[in-house]
Amino acid sequence: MADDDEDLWPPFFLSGGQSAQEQRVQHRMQHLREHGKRPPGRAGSLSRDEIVRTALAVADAEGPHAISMRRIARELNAGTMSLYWYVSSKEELLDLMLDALYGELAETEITGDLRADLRTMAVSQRDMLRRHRWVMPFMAGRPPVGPKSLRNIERSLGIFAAAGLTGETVMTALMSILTYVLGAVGREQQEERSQQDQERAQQRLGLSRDEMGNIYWEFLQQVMASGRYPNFTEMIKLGVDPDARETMDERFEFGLDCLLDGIMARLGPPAPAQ
Amino acid sequence: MADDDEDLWPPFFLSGGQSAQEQRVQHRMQHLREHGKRPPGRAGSLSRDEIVRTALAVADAEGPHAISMRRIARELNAGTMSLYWYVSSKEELLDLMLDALYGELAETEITGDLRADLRTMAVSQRDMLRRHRWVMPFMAGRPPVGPKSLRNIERSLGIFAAAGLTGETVMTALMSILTYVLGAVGREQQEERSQQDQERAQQRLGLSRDEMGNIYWEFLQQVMASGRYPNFTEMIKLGVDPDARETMDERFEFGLDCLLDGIMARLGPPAPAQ
DNA sequence: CCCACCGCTCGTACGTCGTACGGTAGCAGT
DNA sequence: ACTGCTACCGTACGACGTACGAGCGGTGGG
Repeated sequence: MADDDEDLWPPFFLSGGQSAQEQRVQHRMQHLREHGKRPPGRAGSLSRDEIVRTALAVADAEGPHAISMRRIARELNAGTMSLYWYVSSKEELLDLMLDALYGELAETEITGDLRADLRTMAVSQRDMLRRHRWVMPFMAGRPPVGPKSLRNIERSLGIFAAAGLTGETVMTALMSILTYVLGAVGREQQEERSQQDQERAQQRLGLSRDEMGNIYWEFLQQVMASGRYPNFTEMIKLGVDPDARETMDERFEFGLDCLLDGIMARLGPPAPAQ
Repeated sequence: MADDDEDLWPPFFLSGGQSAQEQRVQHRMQHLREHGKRPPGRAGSLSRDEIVRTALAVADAEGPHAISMRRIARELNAGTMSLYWYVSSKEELLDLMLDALYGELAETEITGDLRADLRTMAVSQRDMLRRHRWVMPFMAGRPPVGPKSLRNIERSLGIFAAAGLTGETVMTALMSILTYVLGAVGREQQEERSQQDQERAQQRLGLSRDEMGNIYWEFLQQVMASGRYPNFTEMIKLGVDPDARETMDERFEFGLDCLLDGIMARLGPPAPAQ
């Protein structure tokens, strides 16, 4: 979690700009170097890093709803407004959280087998995002800027480079894969919510799991009986659940392999130069 | 916008359950059929449909922030709480809005050329989602249930059926494409936000567009100078912008074509039976 | 014709959120 | 001891979603 990257955040991209702290610290440090002295003032008991870490913990444990400044501050036994010394806004905190996620990506070895390496990259990114059931609503509409995600892009480009590939097409191909992964996680989390809805309704109506199944089955009967959805009907008859939980992995890999097929065909043969 | 589908909503999936109205109306209608009479009470000046429509209009015009019950009610010259007669919660309204979007998908003709048809399906879905810059944060974590999206799935399955294909693999392939489209729109909207951030920062700091460019360029210089990102550096030198707005369409189509390559290879040859 | 009822509208109020503002506590230097 | 800065936080404001229940204006039955 500690930033061994020297914090190469892009300028002005952080939603709220630099935090008050950031500005002072930078200015102060320079002053200290010159005079060889220690800074005055109280020693900070909080830290940006700790805030981000607990924010992630809370989010992981309680979902997106729980990500509120008050909740996080409570977890830290701190006043709500104390957080604002380290982050300039909730938006900035979210940016930091998102970037921190990229820090936990396993840095698997690059074997040089382009297709295999890309595949494991995609899989591990998906796994990472799946571990955090809250990310999607925030991910959408939040550009992946920050040192950790930059590092991640660098690594991904390295996979291509190890196979002797560079150039614009490489970037395009990489983006395609990331796009697919993003979409896949999005769909999975949709599915998760769908299940949660179902369970909540079950409790609200005080029904057993069987009764619930019956009601759902009746709905499907209606859909089929309406005659408006012949193709869908056939799928149901074949026992294909459009949202089957168990087949999620298979489906992800199916699409990924299709995508990789196309990418390899377009990148492999014509050699590095594009 | 009017539901010519006979409103086949899945049971209990609507977040808040049926609205108060829905329950009464159903009960009332039955009573009326029996006695051949008209319902008493004031005629409603609002309607679910109208609410959803204005909600969409507001969202399109002012972005996700503006989607609030108060704002929508104001637009309708109605009291905030009046909306709750037609929708049981904001969540339900969002579900309705999302489903309504699928209603505006152009129903292009199915030519029987599988690959071409899938391609236009994907493109038109992307276009639809792109027209609504606010959708992604809500789309994520919101399963696509409802008559309009069901209709859409039906149509998509029809594309495969027209080429003589059915079975589980078809569903898997279809989902892969939808997944990719979802991800692509997600990434595009990330990009959009990134630009907005930049502009806001520009105004906040009172800089000209050129100064902004310089600052960004300095940042890139730092990244390159750090030596930690050789592959990324090379990309920059090649003039490849990882977030280039103009190449968005190309990139979308590149990935889509790759995906379709793989899908066609897996579906086409071995004939319908799977 | 009036009344009771019901479909519908909405004002008020509560608890939540992000965060602006200003105050205060503790430590470093003089 | 005093000054000044860093770090912390209590209070308050304006948004939000929405529970509650009062009120309004049609309609059918008497």
